[in-house]
Amino acid sequence: MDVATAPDIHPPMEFDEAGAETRDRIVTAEEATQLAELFRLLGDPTRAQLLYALLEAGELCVYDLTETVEVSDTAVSHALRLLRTAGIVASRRAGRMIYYRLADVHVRMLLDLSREHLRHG
Amino acid sequence: MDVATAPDIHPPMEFDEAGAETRDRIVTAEEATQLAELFRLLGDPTRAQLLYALLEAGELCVYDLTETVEVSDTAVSHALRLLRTAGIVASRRAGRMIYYRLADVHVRMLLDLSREHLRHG
DNA sequence: TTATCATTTGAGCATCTGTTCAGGAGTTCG
DNA sequence: CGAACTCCTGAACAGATGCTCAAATGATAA
Repeated sequence: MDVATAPDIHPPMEFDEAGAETRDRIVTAEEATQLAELFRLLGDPTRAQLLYALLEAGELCVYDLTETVEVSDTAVSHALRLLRTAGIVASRRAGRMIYYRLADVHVRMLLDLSREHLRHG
Repeated sequence: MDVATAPDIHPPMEFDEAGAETRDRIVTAEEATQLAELFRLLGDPTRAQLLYALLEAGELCVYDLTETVEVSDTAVSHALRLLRTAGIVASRRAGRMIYYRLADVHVRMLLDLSREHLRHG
């Protein structure tokens, strides 16, 4: 089998001392909504292409990114703003160009793992 | 139609010994679209709550799942159908009840990693 | 059989989303 | 200065999305 042993839990909504590890696994409705927001941002073809281009290249300016997708530069800019506001990508200015990169290692792992799911799942 | 405009990004197409790993990292536009479809399905508060409930409990019937969210049982059923069709969850019938579970270990890892991103990212 | 339970399906609809268009802001250089 | 370049913002609109309602299916029990 695999890593995750099936935890058949039908727990009451109480927290005893022994439930530390279990409690860490519980995701509240609010957390789930925040997680959905993260997934929603990854869940668009344009944005996904931009993110995987960044995963591959490390850092790209907007012009480079517009060449990876088939929408206008304006659409790319809108997409990048959403990703930047959500903390999924980060940017730095260099002259008139602005370079984008994936914000943190979690995002990189997420994209990487998802690609594995697609290819070997 | 044939929208396969090339992934002709910066690096030249040289594949030496170490190039195999590099090649595996390249995600085509079509793959990115498939990945976006996966993320899109996770990117809804109702569906995310259902999935994290399944991650926690292992297996739940529809009635149990309706109690984890604040929408009608009909909405839950619609949500589950999307997830089932996409291969994100699997189901088995037991009497008149139908039990749902996460389809594979990749999905579990994806949900787990995302939760870590939210809490420690 | 009929009744009831558990879940699904289809339709209708208000809301949300991603796009393009038009214009604006910031930067470099002649 | 002004022109060229890179990127961003706001508005408007077609299309997608997720919800509820009404009805239907499949399974158990009386």
